[in-house]
Parts: sequence; C-alpha cells; structure tokens
Amino acid sequence: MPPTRDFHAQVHNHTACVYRAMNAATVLCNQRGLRFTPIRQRVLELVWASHAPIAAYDLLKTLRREKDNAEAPTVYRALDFLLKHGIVHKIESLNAFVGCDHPGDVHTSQFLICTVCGQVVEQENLDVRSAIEKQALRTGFTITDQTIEIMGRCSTCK
Amino acid sequence: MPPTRDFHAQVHNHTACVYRAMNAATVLCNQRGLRFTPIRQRVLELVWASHAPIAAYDLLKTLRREKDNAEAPTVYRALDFLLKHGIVHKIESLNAFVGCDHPGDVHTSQFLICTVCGQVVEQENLDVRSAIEKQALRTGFTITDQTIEIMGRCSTCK
DNA sequence: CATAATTTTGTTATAGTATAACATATCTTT
DNA sequence: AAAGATATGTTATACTATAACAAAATTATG
Repeated sequence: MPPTRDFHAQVHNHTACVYRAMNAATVLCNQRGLRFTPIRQRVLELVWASHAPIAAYDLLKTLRREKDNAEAPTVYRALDFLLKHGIVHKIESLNAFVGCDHPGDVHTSQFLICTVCGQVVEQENLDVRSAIEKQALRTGFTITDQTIEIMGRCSTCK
Repeated sequence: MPPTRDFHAQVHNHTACVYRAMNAATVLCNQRGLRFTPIRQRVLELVWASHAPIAAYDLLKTLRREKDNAEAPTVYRALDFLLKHGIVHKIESLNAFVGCDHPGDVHTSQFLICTVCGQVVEQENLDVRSAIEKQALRTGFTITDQTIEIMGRCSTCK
C-alpha cells in the first residue's frame, strides 16, 4: 500500500494505517540509530488514532489515562522528536499534529484539510513545488522550509 | 507605488509604507461602510511598525503605553476586524500578524518569510495558485482558504 | 429628536498552547 | 564500573486566544 494521497472513507481498515505507520517509524529509527522509546511510540500511536490532526493537550489527556504522571513536556518532547525526524507533521493553522505515512522521504508537502470531517491528506505535488521554487528564485529567496495548508471540503463532505 | 512584491532594504522610507497602508485601509472601510475606529487604526499602525510580523501581545504592550486600560480583547478584536477585511494577515507558523498592502483585492497569497531579518513579503503567484487548484481538483477537493508560508533567507540576508 | 437596535469597547476571568529549568533516571560508551 | 550522553520527571511559568457580561457609542427608525 503506497502513501495515502487521497482522503480515506469514513470507515476503513484503520488498524492497517496505524500498523503501517508504526512500522515505518520503527524502521526509520533503527536505520538512523534513534531511540524509539515507549513514550514516543505511544504518542505516535495516539497521533495515528485518526487521519485528523490532534492537539497536544488532547494527546496528553489520553496519555494520562494510562500514565498518571504524564505532563505537558512529556507529550511535547515526544512530538518534538517525531517532528524533527519527519514522523509527524504540525498543522500550523490548527496547532495540531498529524502522522506522516512516508517518513524519511524528502518533504515539500501540501496538506489538504477538510473542515467538515477534519481529515487531512498529505500530498507532494511537483508542479506546486516547482512553481514556489521558481517564484522564490525570482525574488532571490532561499527556501529552508514550507507550510502549505489548504482548507476546504473533501469529495465526501462536499 | 505598487504593492510590495519584494523585500525592502533594511533602511527605506517606511513612513511612506505606513501612510500608503493607512490610506488604503481608510478607503476600503469607506467604500464598504466599515467603522475604522481609532483603536483599529492604531492597531493597524502598530502592525505596520515594520515589515516583520508582530505578535498580538507585543502590540498590546505598545498599545498600553498610550492606553492604560488596553487588554487582550482590545487588540484581538481589532485584529479580528482587520483580518476579516483582509487589511492584515496572520502568519500561522509564527502566530503573528503583518499588514497587507493591497487590501480589498482577491487573495491567494504566498508569504516569503526571512528568518534572519524577519521581514515578510506577500506575493500572489498565479502558477502557484493554479498548481494548487489543479491538484485540489484532482482530489475532488473544494478550496475555501489557503495558508502558504515559505521560510528562508531573503537576498540581503543570504 | 428620542428611543430602540446594533455595534463597539471595557473588564474580568479563563481556556488553550508551549517552553524553561533543574532533578532524576536510563542508556551508551569506554 | 564509571563517565558521558540522552531521556524522562516535575514544577513553574510564559505565551496565545476567547468567553461572558457590562457599559458606552453609533446607527437606524418612528
């Protein structure tokens, strides 16, 4: 199964999504000698609870049910780790986090965010990318990072 | 002087930028029958203190020097008004606000943000726009809003 | 022009997002 | 086994944003 480039049906075999994501993260951490600790694993699983972005304090709320001494830094540190290695992404316009289903790849992603069902899809369109790069070049601007978040309605929710 | 599509020199006649922005906002509010109250005017001036985005509480800090009963809602309400009518923009990845120098126009802007000098330039590139629209269409997605923020270094700071 | 309706501002409180700082524990290397 | 590095625990606090209700100012209406 390739990376998700389209919205999921409301009902789908989500266990497979989580499994695939956890696996990809495990492989990536092994390859890079990173410590994929229980907390980091658990936070990633919680991020993958759905295809909708989740806020840090919502993660914390859930985490606390199974780990009573969990505090904000617990979850933010895990998120920082996952973000740093491209295992999750932050949706800036929502202050929320979503799993990446192809960590390790080069990333200049665009996020399509359905404001009805909340689902997010991560896409990597080369035309978008090159149009932005061309425009930056024209301005003499060197890109280091991009935030591209497109809000709207997915085909199901239209 | 057309809308700014390029970074400003560190030193430039910024008074002219502010003047132009205040003027454009005044015209727009008159045309639309909006109440461009003293608070809203002042907040807009403060946003235009530079071409770098400014945080709401930094605006508040300044506002308080001249208006001792200013509180968070004072500045957020003014910002909400200015945002709603496209007179300022929010940079989501910075939680900060920047003036728009061509309010009233259609907006599908991209922001180039220099992480060294802090300046932001708002651009409207049609290739970027159409590439995104095409990709959305392909996914059956209807766009309502966009956040496109490109971080990097401007030609001066490179 | 008086008063009703609407909009804006004042004010207090609180919700939501994120990090600093330092102590302790765990893991890795030597 | 000790030293060094990394991760987690813990407390406190900074930063971002909005809810809710009262008062004032503006605009619309009879």
